Amino acid sequence: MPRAKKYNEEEVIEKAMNLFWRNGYETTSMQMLEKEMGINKFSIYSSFGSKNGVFLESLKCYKQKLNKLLNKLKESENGILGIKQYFYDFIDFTKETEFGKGCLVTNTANEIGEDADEQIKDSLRSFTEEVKQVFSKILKQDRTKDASTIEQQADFLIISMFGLSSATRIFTKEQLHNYIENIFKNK
Amino acid sequence: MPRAKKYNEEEVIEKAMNLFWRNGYETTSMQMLEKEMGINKFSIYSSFGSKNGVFLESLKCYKQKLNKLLNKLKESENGILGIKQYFYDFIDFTKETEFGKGCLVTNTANEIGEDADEQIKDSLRSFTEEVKQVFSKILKQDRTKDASTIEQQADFLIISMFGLSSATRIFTKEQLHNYIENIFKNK
DNA sequence: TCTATAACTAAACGATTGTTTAGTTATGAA
DNA sequence: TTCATAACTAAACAATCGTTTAGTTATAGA
Repeated sequence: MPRAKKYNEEEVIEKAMNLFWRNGYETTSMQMLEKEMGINKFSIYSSFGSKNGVFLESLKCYKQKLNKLLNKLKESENGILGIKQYFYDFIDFTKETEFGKGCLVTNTANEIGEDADEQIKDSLRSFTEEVKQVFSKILKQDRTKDASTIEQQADFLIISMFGLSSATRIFTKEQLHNYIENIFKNK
Repeated sequence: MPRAKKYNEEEVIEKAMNLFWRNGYETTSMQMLEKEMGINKFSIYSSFGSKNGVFLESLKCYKQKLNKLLNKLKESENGILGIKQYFYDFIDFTKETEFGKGCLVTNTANEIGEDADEQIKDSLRSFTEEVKQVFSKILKQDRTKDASTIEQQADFLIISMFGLSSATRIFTKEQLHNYIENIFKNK
């Protein structure tokens, strides 16, 4: 039997994810990944196959992190106020410094063109759909709403999240908080 | 005196702008620009200095196009309903096909990292500020609102525009219209 | 202790990146 | 008609891109 890997794949992917998160897909080079992940190119390729492979795993890693916020929301019984809290949690999650990194999924959706890699596009679509399902489930706690109202409100919340993600990059926390308060006014 | 240019700088920049709009800054290469603009690399460099130069001019070109919608809004006397119409106009402007290109300014803001080119970041910031000023001016048509309310509502509308821009990429026109109706509910 | 195996290092791969340069061609003023 | 000038073509630039390969090292099982 040969020697064991010196690195942990989950650990190095988290580092890669942070790099993609800060700089986007195209700007992030294999050279930067090598440095940030702390392993040789060969190791990267033997573990993840390609730059695209590293990115797809990074997206998974990002989703896992965001799932912590989503799970908290899923367990919430505060209806729409739980979603409001999710918006606040999202700001803390994406805006550690003055320059917010936004949501990696939203960033990527905005960066790529129509003829980008299909696996990446699928990954973005499926995650957007997942979040929408969570929102829908919470909204259904209010039994007075019909299906089409739920659908519309879930879409509204998803698109508001897109806006919030972009806004973290240039707006202050106070402005972001005001935005949330406006979204959930009278709620 | 030497010979005159065979191409018109405004015309070729519009073509470049469309390429950046579809594919983003990093994905768009000089080779692609050469082909799309229909002129030699030398001509591109003698006219615009660098890829960054081409992009900065493309941003100006994009702003001019968007200004047509903004000018219509500026002349509007319908208050917030004029802004609502601007949102609808924006959808027609950015979503010609099923895959919406979004707003070039928003796309770029989401693509670039913190240490991106300062001129580009300035250009994005200034345009965002310009649009916000137009929104503020319209909102001031309602004399009952105080300054801080105006400020908050203008921020709200800008961030909603960010969301709309991202949403054009994956949502249907019907969904986008529903979003707008939700934004301007009871208005 | 020996050995098969895979993780490792480091160099190089061809292709493409943005940019520049040398040489040619066209043209408006003299 | 001549000629200085700059727009043009096309090739090459160094650097970097994502990826691969050859050679070395470490190690678990025999």
